[in-house]
Amino acid sequence: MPEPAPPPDEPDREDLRTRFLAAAEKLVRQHGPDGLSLRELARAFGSSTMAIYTLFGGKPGLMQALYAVGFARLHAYALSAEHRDAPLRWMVRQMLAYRRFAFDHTGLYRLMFGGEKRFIPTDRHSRFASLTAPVDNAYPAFAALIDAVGGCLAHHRETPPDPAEVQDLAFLVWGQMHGLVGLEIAGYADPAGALGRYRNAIRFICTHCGADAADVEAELNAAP
Amino acid sequence: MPEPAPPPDEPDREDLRTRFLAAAEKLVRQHGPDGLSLRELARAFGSSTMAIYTLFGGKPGLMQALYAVGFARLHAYALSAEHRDAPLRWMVRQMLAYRRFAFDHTGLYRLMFGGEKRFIPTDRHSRFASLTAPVDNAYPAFAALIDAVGGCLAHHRETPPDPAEVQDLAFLVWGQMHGLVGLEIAGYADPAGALGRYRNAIRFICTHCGADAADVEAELNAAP
DNA sequence: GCCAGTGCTATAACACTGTTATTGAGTCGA
DNA sequence: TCGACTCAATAACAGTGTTATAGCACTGGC
Repeated sequence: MPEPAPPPDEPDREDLRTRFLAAAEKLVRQHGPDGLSLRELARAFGSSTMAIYTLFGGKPGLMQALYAVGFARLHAYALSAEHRDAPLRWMVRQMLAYRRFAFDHTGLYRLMFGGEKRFIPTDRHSRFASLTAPVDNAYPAFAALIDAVGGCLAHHRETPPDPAEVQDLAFLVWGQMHGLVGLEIAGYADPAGALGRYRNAIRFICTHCGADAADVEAELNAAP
Repeated sequence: MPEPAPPPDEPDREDLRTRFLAAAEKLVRQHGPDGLSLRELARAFGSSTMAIYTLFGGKPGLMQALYAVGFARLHAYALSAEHRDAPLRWMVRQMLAYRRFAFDHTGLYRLMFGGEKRFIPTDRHSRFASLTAPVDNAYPAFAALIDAVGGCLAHHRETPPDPAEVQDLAFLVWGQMHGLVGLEIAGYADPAGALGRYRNAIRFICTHCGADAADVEAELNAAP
């Protein structure tokens, strides 16, 4: 088969994808993940809906692409908190960054964690025990969390921690962060005290990892 | 104005509402909270969509009613775990019941905590500090959590705990439960180890409340 | 220069959705 | 019995995702 098709990944085509995704992200930010309309997106972009079909294959494809954009954003937040030389600082700032991401990009956050399974890519293959594939290659944001938790745990112990224990604890930390943030986004938390309770959770978890309470307090006060 | 309207809350009318809600709950269970269609509901019920409009005022009204049904269900789960004479058992079983509810009624759970604000009734008036009104009168499920956490905390201390501290801790517990369950529902958790990690979180939190680790283990083993 | 071939987009149509105006059947009280 | 009223069924409207059709632009070979 001579494959007469021209290269489908020309640079302008990829550029079109990113520009469509940027416009879609803005609409998701405005109207929520369920309020995104292909027709409105095409209208805002000045084209027809067919362009979305050729670029993404349909609305699920667009949503999956937005999903990947969201995790890339979350990964950037995690990277901005990286302090491999100061594990406690690393962990505190990463937990704070997680909450910041959720409220900077609430639409994406709800899309990523709303539980609409059809948006999650299905080709998963993970070498982690407690976390499924989004951690592995596609979305390295959660690997950063594992590294931070593992570093914090190793720093306050004599023997290196068991990787399985690190993964389970990291998942617990993730669950605590996601739970508080999710309840707040859903409207169940008093907005006034929400940040304070989140900082309480950071104190709670970091001391459980072996950190000194005064050190955690200092890191919380020093965090931007 | 003589108000010639007949009493709008006849018993058969209320019965119709509950039967509609049961059918809607079944559809939400099958197709998720976003997959509920008024036309499909009316078809399954053997009537027209107009009945839904006269009974609930529209789709948001139907969703709000389903929302209330969900919290009533959650409250029933919490009540089934009540052990006011054994606070640790109470807390352990309530946390387990929360997870059980989420997976027995995943559709309702996603509706309740998916973050679609228009489904949450807006007339809130709460006397709680950290939790907004769903706790107060409309949805007593979270008051049960506060009672359990407060009872567990009081049982392992000499001085009665500060109500504000109890509320904040209960919100932390809620956040931990919701986070783990939410991540699992969204598909991020390895299903095999999910229950084990949830039980780990119960150990984690109960010992933080002052309970003995061996007692927590015994309660976990004794729980149904 | 022309011509097939190919990829992409706009247009129009289809099957849905929630919502509403209209109409007709039924019921209750005077 | 008759008017008033409630309520549900029908049909229509605006919106959605998706698909078939057709036309445009652009390439490669002659």
